[in-house]
Amino acid sequence: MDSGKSFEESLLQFVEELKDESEMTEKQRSIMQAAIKLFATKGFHASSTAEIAKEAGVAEGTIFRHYKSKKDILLAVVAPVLVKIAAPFILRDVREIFNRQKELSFGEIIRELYQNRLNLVAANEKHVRILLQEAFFHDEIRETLLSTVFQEIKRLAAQLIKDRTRAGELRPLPSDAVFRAILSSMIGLVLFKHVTDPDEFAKRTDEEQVAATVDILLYGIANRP
Amino acid sequence: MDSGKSFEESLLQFVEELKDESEMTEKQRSIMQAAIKLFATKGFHASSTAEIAKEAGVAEGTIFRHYKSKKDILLAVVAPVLVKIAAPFILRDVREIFNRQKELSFGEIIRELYQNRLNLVAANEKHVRILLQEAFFHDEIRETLLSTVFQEIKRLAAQLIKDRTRAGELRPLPSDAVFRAILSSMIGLVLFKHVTDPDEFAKRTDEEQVAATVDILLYGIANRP
DNA sequence: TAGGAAAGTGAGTAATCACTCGCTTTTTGG
DNA sequence: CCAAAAAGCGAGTGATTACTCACTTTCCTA
Repeated sequence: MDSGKSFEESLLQFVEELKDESEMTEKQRSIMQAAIKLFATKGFHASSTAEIAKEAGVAEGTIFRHYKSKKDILLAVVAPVLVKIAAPFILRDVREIFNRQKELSFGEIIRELYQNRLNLVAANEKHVRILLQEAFFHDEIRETLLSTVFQEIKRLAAQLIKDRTRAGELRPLPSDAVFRAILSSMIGLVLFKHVTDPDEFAKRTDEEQVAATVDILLYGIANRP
Repeated sequence: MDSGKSFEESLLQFVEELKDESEMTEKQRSIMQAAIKLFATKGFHASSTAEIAKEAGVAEGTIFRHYKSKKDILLAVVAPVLVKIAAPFILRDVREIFNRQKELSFGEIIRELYQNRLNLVAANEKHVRILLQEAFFHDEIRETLLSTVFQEIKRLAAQLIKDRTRAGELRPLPSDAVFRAILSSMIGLVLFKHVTDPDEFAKRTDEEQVAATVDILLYGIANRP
């Protein structure tokens, strides 16, 4: 590894060099599709290049015509999600929602945020799956994810929490605990919908689930004494 | 696979047959240790039996003297966590805490629960890591985890929520959303402490973080209008 | 439409994989 | 104290791995 550049820098460069989908060959697109399918279901290490080739209906050599190694395939799948979707796209919506502070109440902001995140995950389920799976093992991916996306969201949220607390809309509470509560509820929504309890979750619409969650986040589950 | 028995049943039998640590050979113990270390850092598929043998200071043949396949090593690591720790141990504490209903307020119950969970994860960090990683890929493990631990916790919580709502201690809310809120906050605590933001989290003690989290769960983050 | 570049192929390669087996060493119980 | 059983060993197995390369086909453009 060249220690001159950080993973983030080389990732950014890597994405720059990535062709976008329009100028891909048909074969190349089917390689990507096959890789996404296999990585999402079996994981990176358990998927062989032979399998990917077969699933894509392509000779194994063709894969290495476009990607110089197997890890390069993973990066080609993960990097755009990380840099193009996760970072700007995710953050763009979040920024937009947060910036409409003046028009919206805190509850409305959070409601929009949650709904938006649920939609985003639903639309990119496999990519999210791969990203999280590989973040478990690959320190580089995990740290990039944390240092870009998480830190930025945290910064944005901190500002919002500070403003709204000062305005008397929020209770005076440790701001890290408030941030954690907001994020936990969001993670809980995604987790219950997609992993732990999809059937139970689907008994009511996403909008209803979001509304109930925001209500609890704002006012808690207890009756006041 | 023999379709006569469910994975849970064979898992139970498997654990029955497992020697406990006291009657393991020294070599066998170091194989387990090496496997836990490697699986936790690199994942199951990325760790080779040659590596495990080397890390354990043991011939490769010795591994297969004790475990008939590589997957058997994983099960020997995961199964006791799943059946001995996750199921009875986890649930024992949860039951105990929940059953002291008469003495404790709802807030106290949740506070004890969260503290207990934080301690449990801290004490079994690597095992939890492996369990979650492999639950991603192996349907069997994920479904066992969900159908035993999750469903039982859900059942216990549903009863508690019902009682306390009827007693007027909790607001009348959809009980699945309340359950999700309780679990989300717990997951958030563990996640922030161990994965996303350990430095920030450690600025205050576990007890203080738990207290703030329970306060927010009960009364929300908003000022009442 | 000629010709060079890019895309695609699949047999071949060295390395590594999980696992076996014949062997030696250690432990155990009568 | 001895014999059988258990534990330990490491070279060796065929299968599979990621990857290469000489070759053919397709595409682009001058």
